[in-house]
Amino acid sequence: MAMEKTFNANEAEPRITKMWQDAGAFRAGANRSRDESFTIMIPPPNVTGALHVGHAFNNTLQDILTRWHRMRGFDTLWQPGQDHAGIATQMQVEKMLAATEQPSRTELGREKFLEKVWEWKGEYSGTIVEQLKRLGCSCDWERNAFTMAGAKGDPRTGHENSANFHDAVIKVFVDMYEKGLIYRGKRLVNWDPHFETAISDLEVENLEVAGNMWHFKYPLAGGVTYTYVEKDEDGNVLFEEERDYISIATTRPETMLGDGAVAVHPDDARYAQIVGQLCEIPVGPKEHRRLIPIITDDYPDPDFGSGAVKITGAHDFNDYEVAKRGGIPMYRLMAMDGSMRADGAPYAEAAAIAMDVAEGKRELSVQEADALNLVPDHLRGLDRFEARERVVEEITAEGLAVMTVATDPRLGKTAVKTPLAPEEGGEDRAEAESLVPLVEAKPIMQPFGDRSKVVIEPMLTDQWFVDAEKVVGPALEAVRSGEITVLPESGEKTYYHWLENIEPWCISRQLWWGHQIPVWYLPGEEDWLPICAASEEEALEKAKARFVEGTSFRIVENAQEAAEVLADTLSHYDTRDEGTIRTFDAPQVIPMFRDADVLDTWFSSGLWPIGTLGWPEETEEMKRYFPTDVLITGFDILFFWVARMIMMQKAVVDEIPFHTVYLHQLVRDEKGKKMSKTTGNVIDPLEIVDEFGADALRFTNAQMAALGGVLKLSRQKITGYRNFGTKLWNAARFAEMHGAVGSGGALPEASATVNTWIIGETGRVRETVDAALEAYRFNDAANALYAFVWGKVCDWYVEFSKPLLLDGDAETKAETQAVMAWVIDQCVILLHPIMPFITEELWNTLGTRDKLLAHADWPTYGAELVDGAADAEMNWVIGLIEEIRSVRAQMHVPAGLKIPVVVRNMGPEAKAAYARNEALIGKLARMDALHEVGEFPKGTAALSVTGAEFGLPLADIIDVGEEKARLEKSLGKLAKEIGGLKGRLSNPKFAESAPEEVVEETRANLAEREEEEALLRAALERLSEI
RNA sequence: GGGCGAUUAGCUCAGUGGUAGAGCACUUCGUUGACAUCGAAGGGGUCACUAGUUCGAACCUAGUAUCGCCCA
Repeated sequence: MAMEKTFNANEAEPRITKMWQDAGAFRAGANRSRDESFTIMIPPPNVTGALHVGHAFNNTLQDILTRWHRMRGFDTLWQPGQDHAGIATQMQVEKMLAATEQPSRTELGREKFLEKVWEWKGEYSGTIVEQLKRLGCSCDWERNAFTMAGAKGDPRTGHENSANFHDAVIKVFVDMYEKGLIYRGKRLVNWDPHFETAISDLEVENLEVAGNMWHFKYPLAGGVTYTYVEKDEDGNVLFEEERDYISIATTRPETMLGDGAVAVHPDDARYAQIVGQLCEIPVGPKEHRRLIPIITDDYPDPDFGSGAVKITGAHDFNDYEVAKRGGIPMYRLMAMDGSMRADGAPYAEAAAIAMDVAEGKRELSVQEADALNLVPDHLRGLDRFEARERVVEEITAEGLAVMTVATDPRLGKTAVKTPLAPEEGGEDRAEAESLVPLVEAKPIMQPFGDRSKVVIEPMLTDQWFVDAEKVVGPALEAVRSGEITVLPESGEKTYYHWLENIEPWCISRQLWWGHQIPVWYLPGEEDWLPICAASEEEALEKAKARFVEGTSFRIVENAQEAAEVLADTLSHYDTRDEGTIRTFDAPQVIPMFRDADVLDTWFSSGLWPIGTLGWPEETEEMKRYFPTDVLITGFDILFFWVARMIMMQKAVVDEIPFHTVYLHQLVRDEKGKKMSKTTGNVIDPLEIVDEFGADALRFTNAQMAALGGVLKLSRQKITGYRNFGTKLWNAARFAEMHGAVGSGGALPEASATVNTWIIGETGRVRETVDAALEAYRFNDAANALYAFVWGKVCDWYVEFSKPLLLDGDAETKAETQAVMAWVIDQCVILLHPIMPFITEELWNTLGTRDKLLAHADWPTYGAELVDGAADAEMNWVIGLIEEIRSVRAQMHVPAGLKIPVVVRNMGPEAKAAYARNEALIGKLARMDALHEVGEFPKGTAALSVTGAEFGLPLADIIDVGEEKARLEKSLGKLAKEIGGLKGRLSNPKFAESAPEEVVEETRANLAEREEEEALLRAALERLSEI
């Protein structure tokens, strides 16, 4: 039965997928024939995710490597799985609850809500798995893992065989806690006021927005004045005035309420005389105005603004560092939802305490400072942006805004246009210029939550941290020593840069969906006492050890309940001596409650390599597949995931998680723009698969995967590679039509030059492809195969084979059938890792096979198959055909017309080569006969071919002018080349210092060019005779 | 401001010191026995600029310009 004209991807892909699946073709170790293992861990997509072009790209590369190794007989595992994606999933489920009019998260409570999340996970986590299968990904799907597998309530849908990831995560937390690598502390974090949780830097988008910079006067305490002097570089005084204030600029005036100091650069001469004095925050009730010290720090840039910076340690990352260095108290102003705090003592009381601190009369612990609410009573409870407006109004009303002329260009749009001067035709201005507050209109960078879209607030909160500095060393060393290679190399530099400046890693999140932190709290001497343990039972054991025998414990929900229980217990104490506890008469009931927070998703995905393989159990998989081999992922998560995986694997099992990291860029649209829904330039990979087939998308992905390259995806490119698949399909179809099928895989014997030649070309391309894949140059592998299949096999070999298959003797025909069958098989095998579907289909269409193509043996032959003589001969034949075609086209010989060719001075080699390939040349060049002549007839167009003088006798149709032009153009090009070659050879230093083979090559080249030149020159002379 | 990178044909990009390449687009021709999702032929480049190193530079070095990305 004749094959269809094209490959029907829509019909075949699901069928082939099923065939692979039924055969268990992708199971770990399938087709294993050697000891070495090859392991790739999929970067786990979010469980909420749907396949986008980035996944498609990333997973194509992983699949290419996986299939390539599997075909080579490695013990191969591509481990799939999904990430539980704390905040994203919680948000999705909350949305779903709202949309279906179910009770909200808070109404449900933690336990019920988590049930809903598990249900939701069961329903939707399969989406991305199915989508990856459509791409052809050869993961061991039976091992599909999940980063929350084994956690409380896990019904095990969609990750039935996953290792117990939860236990692994908890064990690591406990171990790291016990080693002192994890601690709890109050630090500044990115706070999302919408979700009311800390979020990672990765989840913050910094966007430039139109903003304002306000300038305010902070009056010096006690009416002190100083001479403010500005000088230029040479020390000339530019400006001088007497001031009783220091000028401060801010983009967030509401944070002034929490200022702890004003800082200036130690070298800033303008303020040197007032350093150490106090100044007043110009906001809040006049009678309780707070004073803060003027300090020095390297952070303020003397050239920026006034050079003086207000320090609000609890609400700005830079200020936080300054405050820590200078021992400046950090006053938190906002509640967790981003509103101004409404808790605590009245403002007057709080401000009085803060005053004492500023005057050095007392010190506050971090907790005490945090407890202080310095928001004036009338601003409490306001939204932060509303509070900003009020603060600005109040300061301005009091006359403490820095003023400027209304025409100041810094005011932006609100600036009044400068009127034209009278001499330029403007009207005379009688009135004095009015002054307005200086509010600069300028673009500012503002942090937004990538999911909530609200402005992120740096917030001082209690969080858990990994002491990254303590675990970073081995991770740096692993890359420095070359144990881990990062591709492209520039990634290594970025890696060092980040790790060398590493910050503590905040791993707690105020969410419900995630691994709950395994820490329980007991009443302690000053604060709650943390007990870290793998389970409640263990925590109780540990707790018991701290109390007298017979103490009973009660697990409660939270700190508040615990406090109540404690109060109740205390009421039973027998107290004497003014309430001091002296003896315990009654048995104690000690409350204990678990930390409500969950771990950052990156903490668990940091354990992905070992967690999926069953660690901490000593599993067979750990032994066989760990450390893994390659990690392929986006550049953007180098720090958030890659670096942390290296740190954690080193910290936990003291091994590298993989030896190679392949980083790639973001996949963009054809113009290089980021794809986004708002721009409307999103390409849906599944639509592409529907329209062009998975293979076309995959080939495009491979083809654009230049190391470090920008990834620009366009439908046009995909169309081109879909066409490539069709081309391969039709070459196979041709082979099938002519009985060139049924290769058993053995290298066929060949005597015809064409056959010898194509076998050699196949050997070459196999070496090229392997070398390319070895070096992760997917684009080189794809391009080499494209050039081979289309440019060599289809363009030449199939054409050459036609006369042999159709008109050749039986022996030649049989040989050609065998060689062609083999060559097409090789194309299909070599292309399989990139284009698995069409090749698997061809493999099964063209013959009856022992194994799936997915398990076919990857060839090991190489350039030793190249026969130098055959190679030279075929190149000569191709050159001759191209010359004849070129001259024909340029001389406007009708395409269908067969014409004679004349030749003189034919050397023996050319003679033999011509004789052996006469049929092919005649057919492909559309010539009817070759005539050996003594002299070319008039009007013969010369060909530049070595070994003989060929010509096309075109007296009747030749256009002398055109032919002259053609020859002259060729001669011009030749002259340039010859000039260059001669120049080099005549330079004695060239012969001295260049390698011999280069000199030799240059000589040979020159000789050839000169031969051509002579031919064309002679032809030109003949032409002028006409 | 700091770090990393880019600049090669109309477009998108390969190209690690030895004759400047590919795909697409463009022009002309083609119902040639697998393929029009095709075939044949052709045009098109001061390899951003300047200076160096070298027998020889798109490639190495320094600087300049422009454009990206990341971090502040």
